[in-house]
Formats: sequence, C-alpha cells, structure tokens
Amino acid sequence: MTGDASTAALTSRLGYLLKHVHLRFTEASAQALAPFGVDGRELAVLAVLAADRPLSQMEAAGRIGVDRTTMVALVDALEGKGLVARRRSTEDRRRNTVQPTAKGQELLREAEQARAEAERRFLTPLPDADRDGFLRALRTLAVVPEDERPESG
Amino acid sequence: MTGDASTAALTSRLGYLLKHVHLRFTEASAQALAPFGVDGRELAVLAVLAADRPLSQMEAAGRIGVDRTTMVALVDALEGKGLVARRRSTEDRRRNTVQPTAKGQELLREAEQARAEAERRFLTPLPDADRDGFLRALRTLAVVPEDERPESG
DNA sequence: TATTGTTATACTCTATAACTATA
DNA sequence: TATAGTTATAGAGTATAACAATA
Repeated sequence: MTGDASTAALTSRLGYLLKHVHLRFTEASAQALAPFGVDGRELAVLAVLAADRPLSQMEAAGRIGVDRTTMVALVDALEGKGLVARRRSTEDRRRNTVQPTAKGQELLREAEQARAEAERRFLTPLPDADRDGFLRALRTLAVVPEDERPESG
Repeated sequence: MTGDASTAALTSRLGYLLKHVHLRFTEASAQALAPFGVDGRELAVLAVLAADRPLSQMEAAGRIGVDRTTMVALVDALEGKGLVARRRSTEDRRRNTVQPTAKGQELLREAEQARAEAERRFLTPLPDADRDGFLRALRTLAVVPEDERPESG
C-alpha cells in the first residue's frame, strides 16, 4: 500500500505531519463553519475582539500575532459581514476600537459550538487517553521558550 | 501576563495551535538547515526522490501531495543547486525521471542528521513520556479516514 | 518624533488553464 | 484522446514601505 520507504520518509517528518494535520483540520473547520459564512481564522479574530474590554486594531493584531496591515483586511471582512463595528476612540483619536455587533455576538455563540464539535470530531481517531496529552503538547510547543525569544536572545 | 480571556480564546483553538506549532517548527527547521542551503520542504522532496527506484515528477508529486506544476518549481530549485538531475525516460519519453546527484546524496545524508537533531530539540519541552504519543497522534490525524476520502465518499 | 490606521506593493505557496510533446 | 512536463496566470496569506491623522 503506502508502506514504502518513500512514504516513510515523509510520515516520519515533523514538518510534514504538522503541515498536513493543519491542512486537514482547516478543511474540516471550514466545512463546519460554512453555514455561518466565516472561516476559522475570522471566527478566532471575532472571539478575540469579544474581549471584556474594547480592543484597538493594534491590540487585536498583537494578540493574534499578525501585522497591523493584516488586521485591517481581517476587520474589513468582518465589518463587511456586519459582525463588528469600528469606532474612533475618544481617548486617542488615532485608534479604532473594534467591537462585535449584536449579530456578531450571536454568530460567535453559535459558531463556537460548531467549532468545538468539529474539533471533537476531528480528534475522534485518537484513543481517549491520548487526546488531552495531544492538546497539552500542542500548547506547550506553541509557545516560544523564554530563552529563545527575539528580545532576550 | 497572557492569561486573559482573549488569549485563552486562542490557545484553546486546535487550528491556532496547529498553525503556530507548525510556524515555530518551520523556523527552527529553516535555521538548522540553512548551512546546507535548503529548507525542510526541499529536503523532503530530495528524500522522496532518493527512492530505490527512479521516480517521475508526477510520481513524486503524488507522494508529496502537490500539484505537478508545483513539482516543476521544486525540481527546478533542486536542479539549480545541483542536487538532482532530470533525465528523459527511455520507456516513456513524456516522462522525466529525477534522481539525486552524488552531491545531492551527500547533502541528503548530512542534512537529514541536522533535521533529526532539530526535531529532537524542538520536542525537548515535552515530558519524555509524552513525546512518542504526540508523534503517534500526529501520524493518526495526518491520514484522512477511509470513509472520508473523496472517491469513496 | 512616534504611533495608528490605511493603501500600494511585493513575495511565497499553491492551484487552474492552456500549450507542447509524446503516447 | 489522454498523459507528462511546462508556462502563464491568479488567488490566498502575509509582510514592508510610505502616507495621513494624531499624539
């Protein structure tokens, strides 16, 4: 079947595995969220913007780890769908505070449930005992170790 | 620190975690392979092309899971670095067989060691007991389940 | 001078469509 | 007619540079 050396050369590679698991999940996620008219990335941005305190675009960009120019496009898309609203900050008029609309809040609630369900389904092939460990490992590896950070390096 | 709700909204997301772990590893991998003048993707292609039997570009594309037009660019890059050689197949003159050069074979051996070392280092933050389980989980999730495949669906 | 949002632009990765040569 | 390789082109996703408004 697919058990030859050439295939093993790939499935033993961490980079290949991470890339393809991510690709597979992105697909599953997009499918689950399609009825809501958003993808996983937009939903994540919406969730971040639904913080207890209104965030500026720069703050949101910092939390998500993208450039401020990228955030412009993300907010444009959400605003175009009527899910968030920009408002000039009264304290610092250079800033936009961006907040979910009522429609955005409702979509967030419902789509988050669909996302959670899609994640659960995606992880189904893993033995019950392995699932938590897998997520814990991902959380550990997603964070750059203190001594490898740009500033302190 | 980073323990607010807005951050939790991200670190509990499978898509976000997979994306960022992959990004972090791609960086680490690129750094480890820089002395060899290749990145992880090129090294993976080179490893696949070093099969026991010479592969055509289509065969290589199929194993790696990319389009044949993407394979053209990948082989162009490897050929430009003198790591592989194209040869018109004598059996079917539409096909190129692509094989590593002597230089490519040597680089493959040495760079593969650097890659393995980089992977080991990247997984260091995980407790010893969790490492094998993590890789096993990735291998499980990288494969599309039988009943979700395009053809049989 | 520095920062926020914006626009224009460019780069990477990847795919689709169309072409050439072979089958 | 169909397939392998190629080229031209386009679409994501992301970043850098430059600009206007504001601090």
